[in-house]
Amino acid sequence: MILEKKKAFNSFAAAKGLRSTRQRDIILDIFLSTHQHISVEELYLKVKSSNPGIGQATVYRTLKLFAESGLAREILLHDGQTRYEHVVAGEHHDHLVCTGCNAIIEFEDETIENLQKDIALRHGFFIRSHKLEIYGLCSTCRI
Amino acid sequence: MILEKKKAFNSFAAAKGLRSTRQRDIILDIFLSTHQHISVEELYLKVKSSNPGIGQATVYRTLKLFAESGLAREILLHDGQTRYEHVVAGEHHDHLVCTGCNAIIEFEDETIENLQKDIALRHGFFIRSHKLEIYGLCSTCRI
DNA sequence: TATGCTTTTGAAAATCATTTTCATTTAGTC
DNA sequence: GACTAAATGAAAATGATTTTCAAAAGCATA
Ligand SMILES: [Mn+2]
Ligand SMILES: [Mn+2]
Ligand SMILES: [Zn+2]
Ligand SMILES: [Zn+2]
Repeated sequence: MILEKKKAFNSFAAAKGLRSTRQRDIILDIFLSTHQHISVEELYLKVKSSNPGIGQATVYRTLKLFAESGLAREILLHDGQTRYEHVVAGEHHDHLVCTGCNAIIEFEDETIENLQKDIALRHGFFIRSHKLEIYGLCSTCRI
Repeated sequence: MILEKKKAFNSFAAAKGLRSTRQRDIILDIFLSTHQHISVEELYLKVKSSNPGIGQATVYRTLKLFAESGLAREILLHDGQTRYEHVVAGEHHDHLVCTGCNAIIEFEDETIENLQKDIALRHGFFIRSHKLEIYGLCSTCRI
């Protein structure tokens, strides 16, 4: 599936008339090798460790492209750092965020999703995206 | 009810051992006279127009106190500006945010609230707060 | 009311994540 | 290989927020 994601991104880039660059390939490889909600700085450090030449601005720019291509989703929690997570086609989830240990637990709730659609409908509102974050303490931290 | 809110804040301040200052009184009066989701900068400008001497840092500091006291709620949307709204005792709502005109529509959904509690329970998670924001286009902007 | 101690304030500087600038390098085309 | 526009990296700029610090003000006490 990593190969498919690379292909998908390359199609997106081609359709957008973007050039294919060594930097983007490397950043994509490394992003795809990570798991869960990585911050730009964290990814930048990972990238830099194997490719010291790649600049921070390029990582910022490239992650934005990933999000635009549908490969990644931008997550803004309450710590002032933008994070990115992998998008799995056809799937969606929201987050429980532990303010004790910064753990992030993912959950899906079809009923909540549908209720949101109802609410939007009721207000004549067209949904582009939504964010549902529950902040508190995970089972470990609440002890 | 404005008087009650002032009293409530004064009790909070007293309990915290804070001194009563002209600046905080003025900022509280002006905050209570506003409606809906005001940004710190907006409130600062309002304050400055009648009280040019009051500094921005004081407005930042004071709004944080209001939130801490339970009088105000901090709202972080996706535009990089912190906003504050009035807290009505015993009430809670979430937001539909129009990315076209920046309008914010409030809604309440008891079922969604309860489902969140279920989810938390299922994960052994203790909820401190949550945010549910639906982004998209309001009925005016979608045309 | 004056004194002394401590908090609060305002202005300016600092912070920090992110974006922009711009000179240089590079990819894609001929 | 040469040309042209896009992409890059380093550094500067940005912008919201926080911190610093000297001066001002609140509050307890004499
Ligand atoms: Mn996730
Ligand atoms: Mn609201
Ligand atoms: Zn935890
Ligand atoms: Zn609108």
